[in-house]
Amino acid sequence: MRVAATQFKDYLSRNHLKLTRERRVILEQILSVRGHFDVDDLLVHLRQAGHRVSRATLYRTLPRLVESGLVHKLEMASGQARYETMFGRHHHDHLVCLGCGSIIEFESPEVERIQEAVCRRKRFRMTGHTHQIRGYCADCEPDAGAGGRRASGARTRRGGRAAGGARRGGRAAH
Amino acid sequence: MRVAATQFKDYLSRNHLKLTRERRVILEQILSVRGHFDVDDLLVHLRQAGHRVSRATLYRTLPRLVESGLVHKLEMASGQARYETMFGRHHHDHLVCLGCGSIIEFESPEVERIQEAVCRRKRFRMTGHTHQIRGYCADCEPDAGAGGRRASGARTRRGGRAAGGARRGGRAAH
DNA sequence: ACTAATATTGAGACTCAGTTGCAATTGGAG
DNA sequence: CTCCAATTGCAACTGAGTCTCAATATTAGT
Repeated sequence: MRVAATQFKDYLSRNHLKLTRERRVILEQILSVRGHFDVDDLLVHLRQAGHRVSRATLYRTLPRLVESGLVHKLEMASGQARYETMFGRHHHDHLVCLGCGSIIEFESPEVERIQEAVCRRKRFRMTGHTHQIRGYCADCEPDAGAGGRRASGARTRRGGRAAGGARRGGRAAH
Repeated sequence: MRVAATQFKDYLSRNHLKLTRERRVILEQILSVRGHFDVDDLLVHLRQAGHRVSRATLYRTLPRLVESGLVHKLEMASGQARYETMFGRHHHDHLVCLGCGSIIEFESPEVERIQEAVCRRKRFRMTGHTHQIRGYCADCEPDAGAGGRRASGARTRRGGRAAGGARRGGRAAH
């Protein structure tokens, strides 16, 4: 993990940015997370670990981490972004379950090749791409005859952040 | 275009929905549009054609059109949705220019095949997918030595809807 | 270590696209 | 023609994300 820290530090100094306590803490937290997470997950984990980092800082730091190459941002169809660590891993795309919200990864060098060919043909310089397959995972398949119990960890855009929410706290009157 | 209208009507009655004047007008407008559009484009066109349809109705109708199979929704990375008519066309994916916002289409049966294979392997039932390549089109290529004039029709999330906007703007009279 | 210059932070106001509650209206099946 | 479920417009509301600003912290240079 030391290497990742170094990579981030290098990125920062290359860009005349500072390595603050907040950034250090966020990086640390991210490296310790397995799988995909969104801003609120991260915030909750930070709080649980006893760190106070504002939402604004988190939103400002994530793009830095993305630029440094340590983290990848997934633009979900719902509009809510999710992130994943890219440290020590290589590119892949995602199957997103509409039932339980889980994300399954897949790799296809073949698709990558095709993409490049398409770009060449269209004289387009690719800087990034999104390739998501939406549907239902084996556990959530609604139609299936089996015992399709679903939505174990389901969290929809609305329902999600239930009680005790870290968010806003209620935009009470003003 | 008559066929499209029929397709929509069938969809509606199949679902106990009504063919209102608003829905008729929206459908008509959409069928007359070439290329990709967002909700505000559509609203502006409707207004120009002398039709008064509320934003809420537009937002409520588009999903119906998508479900009926006449329109396809593009979930843009920016978070702002765009739409395109699917009537008489078949599936394709997109190259999105970050410079001028233009959208170039591409087809790849090969990618489709790979997707299906992936889903089979992961025991995943696909209901839809998003495959977007982001980057710069030939006209916008920033680095290119040529005369890379850019952003002819650029419209970012923030800047976009300049003067005279139809939006919220004057939540004045109606 | 000290300092000046610059980047960063937290809070909360704000944006923007999209959604929703509600009372008034309107298709369309019978 | 009648009745009722579906629909509409409006305005208030959501939720994710951005921005402003005063206070604070990091770092390059000495």
